Amino acid sequence: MSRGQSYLISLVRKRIRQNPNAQMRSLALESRDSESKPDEQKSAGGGTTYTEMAKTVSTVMRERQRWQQTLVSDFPSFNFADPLFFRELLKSQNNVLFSLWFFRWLCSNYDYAPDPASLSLLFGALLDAKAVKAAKSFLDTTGFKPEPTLLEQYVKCLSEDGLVEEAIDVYNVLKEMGISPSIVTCNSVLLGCVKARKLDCFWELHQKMMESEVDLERIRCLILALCDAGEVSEGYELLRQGLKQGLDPGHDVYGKLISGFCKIGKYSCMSEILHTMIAWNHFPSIYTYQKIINGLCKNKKQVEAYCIFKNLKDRGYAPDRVMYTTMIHGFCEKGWLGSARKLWFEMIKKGIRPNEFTYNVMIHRHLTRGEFVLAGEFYSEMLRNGYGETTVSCNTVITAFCSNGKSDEAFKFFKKMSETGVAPDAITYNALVQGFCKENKVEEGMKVYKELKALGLKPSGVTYAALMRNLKMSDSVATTLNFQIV
DNA sequence: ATAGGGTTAG
Repeated sequence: MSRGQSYLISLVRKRIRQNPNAQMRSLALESRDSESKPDEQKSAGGGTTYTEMAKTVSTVMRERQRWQQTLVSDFPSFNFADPLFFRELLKSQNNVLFSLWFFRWLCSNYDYAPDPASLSLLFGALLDAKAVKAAKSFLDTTGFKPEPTLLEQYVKCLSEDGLVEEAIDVYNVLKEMGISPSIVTCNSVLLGCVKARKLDCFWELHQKMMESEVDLERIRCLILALCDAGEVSEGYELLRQGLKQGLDPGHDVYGKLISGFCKIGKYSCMSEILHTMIAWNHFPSIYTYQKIINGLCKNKKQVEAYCIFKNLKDRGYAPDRVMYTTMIHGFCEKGWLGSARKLWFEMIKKGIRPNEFTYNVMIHRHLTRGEFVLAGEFYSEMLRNGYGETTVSCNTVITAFCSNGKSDEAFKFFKKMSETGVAPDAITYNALVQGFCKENKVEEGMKVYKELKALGLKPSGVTYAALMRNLKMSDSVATTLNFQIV
């Protein structure tokens, strides 16, 4: 036995000890088991072909728990370690994990030096089966160095399986070998980085890959990554460049750019992309339109938003509850309560029931107008219709009380939350502290503030400032409480 | 083929 072989076998054995899963345990036990099985006395004589033998071994492995024992006792003279036989077995077994098991058995029981061809075949079969973890441990235990084509496939599998760091390592190994990985391989790594949100790795790799050809998949992947990184304008530039060459990245990419621009408040770009996607025969979904309408409203362009909303209805789109809520909210924010109410009744007439989101929009609006009674009517109607109180609905009421000098009522409402089992959050506590501070109720404010801290919540800058202002005004309280604030 | 998207402070 050569040095390499014995090293290999000791590696395999070490792995068995370290990683005693059920299969491995049985393998380790079997090899020490001396008891023989008397059945299946058919011997593999000289006439048996490798193909037939491979079929037999496949069956034995499938059907017998102690297949190793059976093989040894039934075919004492057969050379299982012949590379040609292993090739046959791989072909007829059609289950790479079984073949791997057989391979490991060979390694631990025979004077077996796996030939490069068998190693390649087995590794390739593992990759074809997307058995990435098994492929990885195969390389670790055998020390096998696959050829570049297989390594590229390995990179792709690792990326698709989310093992991006490993994928990049192998990619770098290829580069060190002087190989330029194919576009498909490059893109799969880039896409893996995007999906794993590892944008640093993405940019580093992309920079290095610049010299290779840019294709449609690369553009797709770059735009998605740029949007995730908040560099939406760069993504848009790339879209334009691609379109100039006739490369259309597809429906989803436009949607991603639209939400990206919506998030950073660049609404003109958002509309441009909407028109571009229509020009390229991609029909925006109701989801995309909702984003557009929401973006326009956030940009105080309610008139334009409503234009699109009305247009959609004329073209046969049926706005759903979210769409209505978005538009009603837009009108409320402008203070156009009449238009909001009109839409409210229109949606009900169409059989769409307002839900906790829709109700909260109306409740919030009435509260900020100081119309507590009207708000209360909506609130109880919401409860009657089966939408229970939520943290948001309670926060809406509490913040309204607090900013209207009714901190005691806010606090009463807050106390009721724990009775009904609605969890307060940072907004609840921050609003209460600010409400108390506004009315110079320092002690109450501090009490709630302490509870906020005790719960591990974060006081906002505004809350902190309000509290400091209050403490400065009453020096005596400050001396006793100041140290607790920070 | 389906979901996604909408509400609360400052």
